[in-house]
Amino acid sequence: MKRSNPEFLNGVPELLILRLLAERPMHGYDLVQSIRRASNEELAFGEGCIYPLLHKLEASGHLSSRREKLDGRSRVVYRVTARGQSRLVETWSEWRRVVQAVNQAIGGAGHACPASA
Amino acid sequence: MKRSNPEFLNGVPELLILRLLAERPMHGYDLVQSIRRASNEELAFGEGCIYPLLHKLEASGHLSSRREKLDGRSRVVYRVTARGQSRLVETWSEWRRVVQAVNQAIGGAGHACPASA
DNA sequence: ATAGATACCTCAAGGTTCGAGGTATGTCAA
DNA sequence: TTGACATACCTCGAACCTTGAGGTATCTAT
Repeated sequence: MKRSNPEFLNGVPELLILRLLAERPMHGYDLVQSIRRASNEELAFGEGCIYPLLHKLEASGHLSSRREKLDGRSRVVYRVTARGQSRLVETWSEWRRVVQAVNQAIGGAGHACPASA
Repeated sequence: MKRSNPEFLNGVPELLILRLLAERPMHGYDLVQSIRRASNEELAFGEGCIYPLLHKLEASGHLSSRREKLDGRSRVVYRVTARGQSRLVETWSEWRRVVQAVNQAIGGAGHACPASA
């Protein structure tokens, strides 16, 4: 049951976009699907989230794009800029910092574990 | 540099509140400080975030509260209800699911690691 | 009475993702 | 040629969350 502004997902699309595009340039539609595949179908972000983010990241100089023709289809392919690489480093570090801190706080609070999902 | 709606923190205050209160009942002010301590000063949420959340969780039946007098001071002490325990299980599971999925997507995308912070 | 510490409260602002609704461009079948 | 379908892209209002600012209340000590 999803809701707007879901738990724990803030900033995740941006991190994943930067990470996956650092691996290889892709167009928007492919990116949506790659995120799903890369997370074993656990994470799925709609186009309504991904495209505005791609535009935003391009406007801020973290991504660059070019319309390319591949297999008879026209696509807008995005690549990470040097600035985007720096942003990836920051974001990835922040992710790890938060995860570590939360797990520390949860684990450090005692020994009880919730039942597995 | 903090900003409203910061990265990766959505839902974290609620998870930590439930977890720490499940460990022992506390008043709001103590909770703010306990979260900071439990995370080795890595996470800090202002009262402006914690109190409205405590009120919201109490309104929804996840927490109960009682004004108590301790050491000459009056405090509102919160406890987790059975309903709140269930919510903790859900939230904790969701946290673990998201962390696992993101790490899978990030790690699975290739072998490059960002420089350590 | 005032200062300081402890304890609690409220709210506007800014930003994010969801989901809905749409457009555009190719291929293929009828 | 037209329509269906798949691929590809776009926009926007709604809902929601945390930040940070500004405040109130209650205690002790001077």
